Parts: sequence; C-alpha cells; structure tokens
Amino acid sequence: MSDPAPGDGAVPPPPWERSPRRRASPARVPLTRERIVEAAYVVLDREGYDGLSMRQVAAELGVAVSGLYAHVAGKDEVLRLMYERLFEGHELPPPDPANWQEQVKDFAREGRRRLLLHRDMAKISMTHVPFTPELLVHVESLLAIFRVAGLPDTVAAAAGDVLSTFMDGFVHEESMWDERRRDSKAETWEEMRATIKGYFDALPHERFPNIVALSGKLFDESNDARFELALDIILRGLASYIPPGDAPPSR
Amino acid sequence: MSDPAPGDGAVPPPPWERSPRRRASPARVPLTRERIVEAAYVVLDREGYDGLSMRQVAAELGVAVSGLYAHVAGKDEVLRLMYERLFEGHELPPPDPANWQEQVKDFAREGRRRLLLHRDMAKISMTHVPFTPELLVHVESLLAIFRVAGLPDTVAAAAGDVLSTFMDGFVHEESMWDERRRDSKAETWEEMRATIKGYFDALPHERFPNIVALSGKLFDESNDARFELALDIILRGLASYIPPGDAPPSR
DNA sequence: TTCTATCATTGAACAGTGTTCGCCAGCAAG
DNA sequence: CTTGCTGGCGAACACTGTTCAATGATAGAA
Repeated sequence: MSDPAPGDGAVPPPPWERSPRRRASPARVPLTRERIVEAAYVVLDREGYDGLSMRQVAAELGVAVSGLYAHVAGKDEVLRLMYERLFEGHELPPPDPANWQEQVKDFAREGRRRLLLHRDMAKISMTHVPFTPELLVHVESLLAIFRVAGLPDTVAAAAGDVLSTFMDGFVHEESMWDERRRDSKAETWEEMRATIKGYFDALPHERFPNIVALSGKLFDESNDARFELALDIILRGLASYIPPGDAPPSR
Repeated sequence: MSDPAPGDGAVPPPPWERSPRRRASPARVPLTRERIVEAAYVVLDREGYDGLSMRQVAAELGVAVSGLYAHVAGKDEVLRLMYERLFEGHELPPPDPANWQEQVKDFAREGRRRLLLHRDMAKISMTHVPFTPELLVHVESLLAIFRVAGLPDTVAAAAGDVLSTFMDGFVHEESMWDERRRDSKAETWEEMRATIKGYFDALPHERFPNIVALSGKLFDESNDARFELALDIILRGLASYIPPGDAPPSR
C-alpha cells in the first residue's frame, strides 16, 4: 500500500535519486521488541487470540517470520511483553488508611479498564503470574494498602489472590460473551442480551425456578454494575478482618 | 509392539484359528464418545494441556485420527465433554438457611477437589461458561442457597460470578505453579517453595518491604489454608448483605 | 452358505502453527 | 575499493485440527 512494489504502474526511480533512495530503503524503521509488541497488539485486536500468530505479526510488519526471532525468544516472550506493557504506568497511590477500600477498588477498576482495551487480553493475562520485576511493584503497593488499613498479614496475603483472580476471571468472562456475540449474528450487545435472557426465560420453571426468577438480574444489569457489586462483596469481606479499634474507617 | 505385523519372525495364524481370531479382532471395544473422553483424560494427565492433541488421543486408543471425527464434532467438543464429565454427580444439598455458608464452602471445596484431579484441568474449565444444561443445575442450586439465606437478588446473581471465577482462578494458579515446578529441576513441592521464598527474600528490602515481610505468608501457608481463608473472605462479604432479622445465623 | 449393503475406520491431504538454520545483501570499518 | 559482519530472508521441519475418498469388515438377506 504505502510501499508499492515496482512494476505495476509505478515508474522506476530516476538514477539521480538513487542516492537518497538508497538511504530511504534501508532507513525503514529497524525491527525492535517494541515494534513487534505493537504489531502484535494490532493483530490481536483484529484477529483475536486464536488468530495471533507469529506469521501474522510478521506480515503486519512487512517482515519475514524468522526475522522476529532475532529480537524475541519466541511467542511466549511476545505474550509476556504484551502483558507487561499493558500495565505500564499503572501505579497505586500511597496507602491512605482513611479510604483504603476506594483505593483498592480503583486498582481493580483500572485493571479491568486496561484489560478491556484489547480484545482477548484477559486470556493472555490469565496465563501469566504477575511476579516479573515490573509487576511486583503492584503486589507491593497492594500489600502496603492492606497492611496500613489494618488487615492481618495472612488476610493481606490471601486478598491479593482473591482480587486478581476475580479481576482476570470477570474480564475473561466478559470477553467470552463478546466472542460468542461476535460468532452469533447478533450485532449489538442489547440484541445478544435479549437472546440470552430469552434462553433463560424459556427454561422449565419447575426445574430452574431461581434462574428464571433472576434471569433479569443475571444479565440485564450492566457489566459495570455487576463488577462494582462484586468488588463491594470482596471488600466488605476484607474489612471484616480489621480488628476493632485498629484504624477505624471513622473520617 | 503388542500387535506385530506379519513378516518379522511372527508366524501367520493357522487357518483353523481364523474363525476365533476373526471374532477377536473385531471384538475390540467399539469407539464411543465415552472412550474418547477417557483417553483424552489419560493424555491430559500424561502430557498436559499443550500436549493434548487429537492425534495423541487417537494414538492412545490405537485408532486413526480421522476415526474420532465420526463420534465427536472436533477438539472443542472433546474439551466440553471432559469439562462436563468432571462435574458429573456433583450435586448440592437442599438449601439450609442455618448453615448456608458451609454449604457454599463445600460446593467450592468439592469444585476445587475435582479440578485438581486432572492436570491442567483448570485451564480447560476456564474456557467454558457453565451454561450447558448439565451445569445449569449447579447455578440453580447455588442461587437457591443464596436466596433462601436471605441475600438480595442482585447480590445472589453477582455471588455466583465471584465464587466461580475465584475457584477457577485459584486452581489455575495452583496448576501454573505446579507446571513451573515441573519445568524447573525441583522435584518436591517443598523444594520449589524454598526456591520461591528465597527469591522473595532476596528482593531489595527498601523497594519491596511488604513483600519481603510477607514472603512467609504468601507461600509458606499451604494452598488449602489460603483457599479456605479466601473462601471465608468472600462469604463474610456475602453475609454482610443479609438484611438484619432475615434468617439470622443464630445457632 | 453366499452375496450384498452399510458404515465405522482408514490413509492421505490441506492449510495452518512455532521454531531453526543456511544464505545473502547491504552496511560500517579499514 | 575491499573486507567483515550482521540483520533479515526463504525454506524446511515437525507439529496441529480437520476433511474426504476409499476400504475393510460386519450384519443382514437370499
């Protein structure tokens, strides 16, 4: 497109321009890890996780597949770099015992927001354990907030598990429904939701009374509302472990 | 091996044994969905999720790959059947408001137990949304317990999300650590845990004071203890939504 | 018993995948 | 201008899931 091959209507470059052109051709931006990750994101958004192949990434860059392996150990490393770049610049504020709950919620909200930035990103996120040096600062900050808030150490340690598995799992479920919507003929989310609700409403009342009764609550609520509510459930549970008198949420 | 081709030392079967032999050969158990799923489990346990291929399953059955497709739509269906069979017979007791929390915990414990029965099973579990008819009864039973306990409907709807994403996520993390252990030279879990703890202890104290301080709590605790604690966090959060006076956890 | 029709099973093929290796063109240094 | 070198290239390997024409053995009919 922007780099047409000679021979299909394009006149060959005049000889006196050979010198500058010679610079132009090799002056194509050199392949770097950053450019590879960037291209991988483009492919991921367009083709989804299953369509994210090294060949597609190479094609996106207009480069041979084998060229990628000079800068990257393999596909695993590409996925890891994508995962790490997604949370770059994601920093938590210094612990404030007065509203630690809101701080934790903000962390989860921001995490979800970033995961939703790219299609199928939750799939990639879940296959990585966040103990690479760049991601450890998040764990550290979260633990700081928990401890300053007065949570016992064991609870603080477990809280990270609950929060991160929930965050990944929730977004993953969201993207699975979105994928299902893509596969079906439903164009809009509303249409898809109506289809699902119809399926649940059509279930035999006597065998699934509660599902039928809650079909509205299960899917009519927006994902944001369900996410917020679930966050609140988790944080209420955590708060219940703060010893009375220890940094009470007075304010 | 057990079925040597004629011509390399094996004498051909005498003609008078042809009749019984003819029965023996076709008397091989016929291919069924059940046998395919069973073989898939064997391959999964031996090779892990990445080694679970249709060809391996076919080889396990001593059958051509293409033969599988006469009984199964494809690999996706095999994974779905495996997932559904894992939870076969997993039934919840009738709702008892007096100890609904223990009922919910038992559900999660049994779910984790089954997921741990087969290597990488959590990976398979997470890619499925439990809305197939066979699995809907679980959702139904859980909702029943939540509602009878007095949880508001919106909370009951969200509670299922929190619980299932946590269950899958926690076991998935467990199996990821186990996979990492397998890859490393560490044989036992204790050895692996020591390695991890050593890594955390070696972190710079000034940058990661909380991680260093909690390195013991993060990994010395057994997975069971962490799972139980996390369950308790979630259930305390849920319980906080029961309106006062509505089926109080007296006893 | 002999023939036939049926259907489960097969082998080969196709279009992909991640990864490796030998080669070659173009650049910087001498 | 020549030399050395290295980044990118093409081709290949060993896989993957899936399809399809052909085949083999079986059960039923004559």
